[in-house]
Amino acid sequence: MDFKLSFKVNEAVYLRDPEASELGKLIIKHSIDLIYNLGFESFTFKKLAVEMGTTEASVYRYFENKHRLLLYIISWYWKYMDFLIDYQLQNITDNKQKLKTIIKMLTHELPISAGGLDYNKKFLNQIVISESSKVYLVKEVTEINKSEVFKPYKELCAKIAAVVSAYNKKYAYPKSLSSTIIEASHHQQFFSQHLPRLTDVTPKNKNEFACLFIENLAFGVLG
Amino acid sequence: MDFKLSFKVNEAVYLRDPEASELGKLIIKHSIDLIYNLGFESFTFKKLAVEMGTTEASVYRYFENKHRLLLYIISWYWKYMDFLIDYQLQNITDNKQKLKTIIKMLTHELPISAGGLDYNKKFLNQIVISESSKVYLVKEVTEINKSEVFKPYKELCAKIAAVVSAYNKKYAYPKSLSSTIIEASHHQQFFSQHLPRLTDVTPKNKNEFACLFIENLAFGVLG
DNA sequence: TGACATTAATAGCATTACTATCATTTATAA
DNA sequence: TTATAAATGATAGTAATGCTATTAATGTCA
Repeated sequence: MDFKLSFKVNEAVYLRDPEASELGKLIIKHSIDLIYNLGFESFTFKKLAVEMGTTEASVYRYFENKHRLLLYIISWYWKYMDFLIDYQLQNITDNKQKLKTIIKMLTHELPISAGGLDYNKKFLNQIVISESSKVYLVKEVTEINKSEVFKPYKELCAKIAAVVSAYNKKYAYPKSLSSTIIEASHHQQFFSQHLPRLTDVTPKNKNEFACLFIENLAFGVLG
Repeated sequence: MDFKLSFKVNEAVYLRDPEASELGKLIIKHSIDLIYNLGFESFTFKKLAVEMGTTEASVYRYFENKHRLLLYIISWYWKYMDFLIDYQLQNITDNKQKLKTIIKMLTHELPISAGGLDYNKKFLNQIVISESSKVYLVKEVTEINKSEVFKPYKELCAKIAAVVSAYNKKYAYPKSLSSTIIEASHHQQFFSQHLPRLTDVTPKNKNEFACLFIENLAFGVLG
């Protein structure tokens, strides 16, 4: 992969497009580092500004609040994952293999060098695991949803659902299975890292565990 | 059921036991109402105090912060669910029927009148669906976990896992399946309410949807 | 060069998340 | 009953957070 990647995130997410300026790109880059290090609850625009050597007010020109910033990062990830899935499925015809590939991608770190992105992939991955559900688990979800900002997630879900349906035409819950696969991928990774008693992880299969479980789950249901 | 129910929540969760005083019980009751109405992010001890006609300082005497209060409510729910499962499984011998009963309980509102509890069951249920994952999806999870406050969740998970294993002795991931069933029950209820495109819900099966999907998932995997 | 738009810097304010102090009420036990 | 401790209430205060407004500086292209 040797080209410039960029994803148009829904304009409703930001006040000023962070991809369109140096400062904007720095905000995203440093946010990923800082949210990873502090956790989303302790992350503030003030701390971000100090870290970057800029001011709070500058950050507020790009994002209404930190929730929107997180939504931007997660949207970006969803779009990126969507792209990667297309890319990786290109030469695969077998639907079982397609689904396996998707599950592998959802349960492993992002490929290191993809399209000259200098976001920290490891951090981004952990943020997705620990923080992504916080973008929709809010009181205002219905209001936020009206501006279509969750579209990338829905599209990703629909894409996986299409593979699920192609693999098993009779299966009645392709979309719910897909959203469950995505969410369970995150949860099982989080649990196996921090609350292993909620899983069947062993010291030996720590890195592969989520992938193994989700594969078993998906093909158990789909036959 | 005609008796007084009360669950000992781990002492590390609170500063003063809210079950042990009138004010304490009022704090929990009003918190459930207020968290439901405002969402956890907008909920503050100040607002709670005003609502109850007491002071912020009084609330702080019971809980270190609002995260601990949420953890108390969710722990209480886990313990209650654990109790209800025992109660409901009493006369069931068939493991398939046991698992069905558990899934039904996880995907439906709590029974209305149980043991003279005057917490709003509908609100408590919605809080569990929307807010419960926020108790562990925090940077300090490892630190918090040391004081065993997640034990009720782990015990609930282990209890379900035992039924799973009894139903299918060869199944390799009983605990992960159980935590997935719990989490997916919440997610699918949330999604079918607020982001239906992530599910296969129909206007007709709105109330039964999560139950149907999870049942299909569980028995699909377990045979 | 000058008009105009973008970005930065400063300041400020209301709310949040606590902590401390002291007076008052209520339960308890000598 | 009285003393004594424990729980609550009232008031205040501090530092951090979340956000807005205003002005200053910088670039840009007609």
